[in-house]
Amino acid sequence: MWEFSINPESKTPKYKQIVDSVINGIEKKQLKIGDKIPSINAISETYLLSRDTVEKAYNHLKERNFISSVKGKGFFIANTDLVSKIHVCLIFNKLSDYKRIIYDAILEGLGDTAYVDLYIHHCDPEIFENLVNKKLGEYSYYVIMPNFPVIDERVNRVLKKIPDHELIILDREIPELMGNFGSIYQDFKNDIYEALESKLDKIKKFNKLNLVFPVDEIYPYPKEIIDGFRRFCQFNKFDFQVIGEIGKDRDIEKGEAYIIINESDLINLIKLIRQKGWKTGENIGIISYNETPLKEILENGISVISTDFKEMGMQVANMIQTKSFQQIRNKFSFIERKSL
Amino acid sequence: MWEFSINPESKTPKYKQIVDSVINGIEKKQLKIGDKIPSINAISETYLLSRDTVEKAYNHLKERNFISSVKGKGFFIANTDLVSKIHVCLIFNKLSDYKRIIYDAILEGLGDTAYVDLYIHHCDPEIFENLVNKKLGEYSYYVIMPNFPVIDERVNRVLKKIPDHELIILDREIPELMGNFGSIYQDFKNDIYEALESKLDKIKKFNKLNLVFPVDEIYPYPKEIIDGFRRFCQFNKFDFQVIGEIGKDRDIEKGEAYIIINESDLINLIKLIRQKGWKTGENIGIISYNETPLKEILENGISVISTDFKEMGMQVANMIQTKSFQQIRNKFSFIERKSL
DNA sequence: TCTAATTTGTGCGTATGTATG
DNA sequence: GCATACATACGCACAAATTAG
Repeated sequence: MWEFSINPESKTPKYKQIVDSVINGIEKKQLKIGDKIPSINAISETYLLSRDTVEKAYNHLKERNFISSVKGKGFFIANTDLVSKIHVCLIFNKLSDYKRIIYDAILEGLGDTAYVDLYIHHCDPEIFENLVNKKLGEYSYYVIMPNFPVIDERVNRVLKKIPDHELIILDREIPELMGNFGSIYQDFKNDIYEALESKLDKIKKFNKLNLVFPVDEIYPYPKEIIDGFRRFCQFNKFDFQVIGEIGKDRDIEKGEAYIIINESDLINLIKLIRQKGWKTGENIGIISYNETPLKEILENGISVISTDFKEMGMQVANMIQTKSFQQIRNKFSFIERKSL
Repeated sequence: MWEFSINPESKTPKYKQIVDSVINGIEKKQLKIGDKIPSINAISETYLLSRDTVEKAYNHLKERNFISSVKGKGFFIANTDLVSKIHVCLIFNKLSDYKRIIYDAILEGLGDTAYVDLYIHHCDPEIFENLVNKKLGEYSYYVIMPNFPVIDERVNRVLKKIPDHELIILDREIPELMGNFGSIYQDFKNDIYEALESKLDKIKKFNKLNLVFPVDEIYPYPKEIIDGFRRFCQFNKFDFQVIGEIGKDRDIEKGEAYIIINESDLINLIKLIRQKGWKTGENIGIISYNETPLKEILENGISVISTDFKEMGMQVANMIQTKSFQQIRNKFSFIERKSL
């Protein structure tokens, strides 16, 4: 039924040949869960290999959960699912509602054909390097959202360790990192510019635009958003301002519009509007950044400029399934509602 | 400065003694990042150990990211953070907004003293068992939210593999699993009963209570919620009903109140209310399950019965830091707003 | 119940290949 | 070219656990 195939002439180490042989047997369903595989002694005798070599191979298989061992009994196939599925290593900078949407979309897109493990680097290059070093080779694909405050030499070096045909970079472009890897990126600067431009007539009803851009040293938002916002305002001759947050005692004035990145700033602004007895969409315009379900019904509808995170996740799944590693710009759109 | 200490008489394997020796050196800050450690040959000669034994030890250290190797140069300390910090293995059933709050709270509570890795078992006992088997021994603490459709013998057996003083079970009680492990649980049945009881006067304004309890075979919600709801209604002689979802063409009637688990059902109900031109809180009562920030301002405030997920995460951090593994019932409360 | 055979887990000595400086 | 040092490989030995008889 199932046999090792060891080629003594091959350049690949023998212990790896054994490992591959077993995995191959599982892939071809010649080995099933619970099956006993030959003892170390048996293999080493019949295939004229050293005991240590076979043991090394079996240890590797055990570490990767393909086989289990019982002292005095033998080695047994522990898991057949693991090999028949694609393994995806997904690395985010942090968890957020939007990350979850991406994660769920990837899972849904890949269905039962894949395992997706999620890791978080917390924008710490140290953690990131350790992570990639440790996981390199264990997965078939690495989907990574870098989003470090600074993409430095170190991060690039780590990313370059991953073969192009296994790497998909999410969210941000990394121009310094050359290669033929996959990429599903947001063009933050042009995204916001184009989205605002598309509803220029609506926005013109307001005489000043405020961008509420949170200052976060550790998990920074892309500064390109500010660039795009500035360019739009200057090109269309809008009075504008970039502010860090909307506090509870902020002075707001009629006829101004706010583009709000953060949910907490959005909540504070709506509270302020209600305090004054004003009406969202008439006295104050609101454009919220990134869609969530509740924004559809909040204040009769909050207008949103948003990346399609579900689309992003589905693109990842699609890229993996078709193995067509391209550079794709992710959808970004203006969802018009009553608030502007 | 730093030396191996190998005891040939000791029962612990020699390769483990070497591993411990290096980790010990890092812990005592005798070994710093980038330091070169003696070559395999050097160790094997001076300490009269086999080359293979030393190599085995160094391989273990490499796998665990403590050292790195450069062919032809030697082995070097790669990381000093890893040993000085607590390692926490956090296993959720799935990702959700609430899980993220717990995760963030644990991280915040532990601060820089710990690494927290997040894994997801998708309510699949197979995945769960593989995960625990693989990670067992790698972490100092295991924080697990079982939430399987059925807690069967298999899951219990896996959980029992984890020493009590390393295990914290979240969210649900597992009566079958005896032991002195930590636990921060919700008492779903009594939680909802007591929360509703506390606002009985408000609820009495409505003549029928509907519990919208989603049917999800894979990621089931705890049925105890229904029990508690039923008990409250029967005890207080309310007309009541349990429904699976609020579709877009559902008939709603004035004077009824809804307890809603899901966000999408909440959105649909609010849309229906607006279609009819009714007023939330007057014609239809709404109690939403689990707090999110936007519920404070949605429809002038949605009343919420909610677990305090942040509290749950902070309890985990606290439990780990104080090493006082108790069984704690997590806070649950009624947040009264305009919608009921 | 005792024993012998089997098998994993650990340990030792040696040898060859290959990358680095 | 040469020494150093990791990576792989071979053969042997013994302890501990399991199984069959």
